[in-house]
Amino acid sequence: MNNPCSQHQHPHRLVQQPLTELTAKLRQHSRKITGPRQAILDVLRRHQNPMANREIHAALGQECDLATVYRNLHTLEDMGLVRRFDFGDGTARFELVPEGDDGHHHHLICTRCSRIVEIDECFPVEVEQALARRHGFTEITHKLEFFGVCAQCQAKSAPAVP
Amino acid sequence: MNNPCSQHQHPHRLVQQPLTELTAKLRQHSRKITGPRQAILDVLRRHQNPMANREIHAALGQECDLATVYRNLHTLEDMGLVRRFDFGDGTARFELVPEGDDGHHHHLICTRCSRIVEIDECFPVEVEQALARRHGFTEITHKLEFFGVCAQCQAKSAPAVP
DNA sequence: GCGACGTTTGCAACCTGTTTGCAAACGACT
DNA sequence: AGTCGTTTGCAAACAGGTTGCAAACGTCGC
Repeated sequence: MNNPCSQHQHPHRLVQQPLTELTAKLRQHSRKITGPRQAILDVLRRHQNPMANREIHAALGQECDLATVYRNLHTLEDMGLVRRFDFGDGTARFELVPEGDDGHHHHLICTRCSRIVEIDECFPVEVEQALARRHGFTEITHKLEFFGVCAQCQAKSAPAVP
Repeated sequence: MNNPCSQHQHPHRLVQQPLTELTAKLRQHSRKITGPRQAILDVLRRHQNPMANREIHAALGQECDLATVYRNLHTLEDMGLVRRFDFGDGTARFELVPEGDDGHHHHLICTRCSRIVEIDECFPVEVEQALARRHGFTEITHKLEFFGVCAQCQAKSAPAVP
């Protein structure tokens, strides 16, 4: 692969810091540490908000194929290094799972400009479990996202008061 | 259009019961009462659970084109006669909005067999509004769906105890 | 009833996000 | 260095959904 890391960056990247948890998890699944893999994680590390496959691919430059991005996000998701979000626009988005964190959280998304805010509020566990019990379900989880119009967008559309 | 209603069913369908609210709303939007339109609403009326475009089209037989189903579900959604749901599998599903009802509710979906249960629990309004205020958002809404394994599917996968 | 006019339909082509088959390239281990 | 399973790029395939267009239809005024 045409991995720019070995050309433009520290040549010993393979034995650098991210190795700690990454290699461990990769080994666990008999997966390999590859250029694209690291590059994708780097991109996610540098971004605050969930990113789409296309965005990650773009941020990577021509470093690897879009199909590779898709495939890697699947494997990283399976390994629990990355979390998938679905904002209902038909595009999956991914976030890095912070080390040793269950990291469960939700988002508030502006329906005008797509600004994304991370939210700590969550659906009450007791209610969720009662609900599961009542319907005989187990292994219960939920998806929860909030939508609205952010302050900026409200300002933009507010009529000028003379 | 090849509308089987006029062949196989009551020929006076156009002046039947659903007209009440339907015609009113359609007129409001200067929309017409067409065969496919009614047929789609009939199908939804007969089904308890949210249906995908494809399913509705299939239930309709060759009564109308799939593109027509898509277009009509959009218009019906715009008019508030139908509500769209997104269970994260990349397929939109639709439910009839009960007459004169805000009908806001959520679902519990079995991740094995896709069984769907309608749920009344909802995210606490006060918390939602506090959240909106804190982040300067207005017009706040949410999407919330629960996933789990239903009783039947648990039974199937449970090891037989001798 | 009948015609005019805007709406809706079927059809086929298209778009976008995502997946897949395959041969070549690569990473880890001996 | 050699081996073997994993990963990659590429191009083609999918799937859900959308769209342009001409023909068919529903509504409304006469």
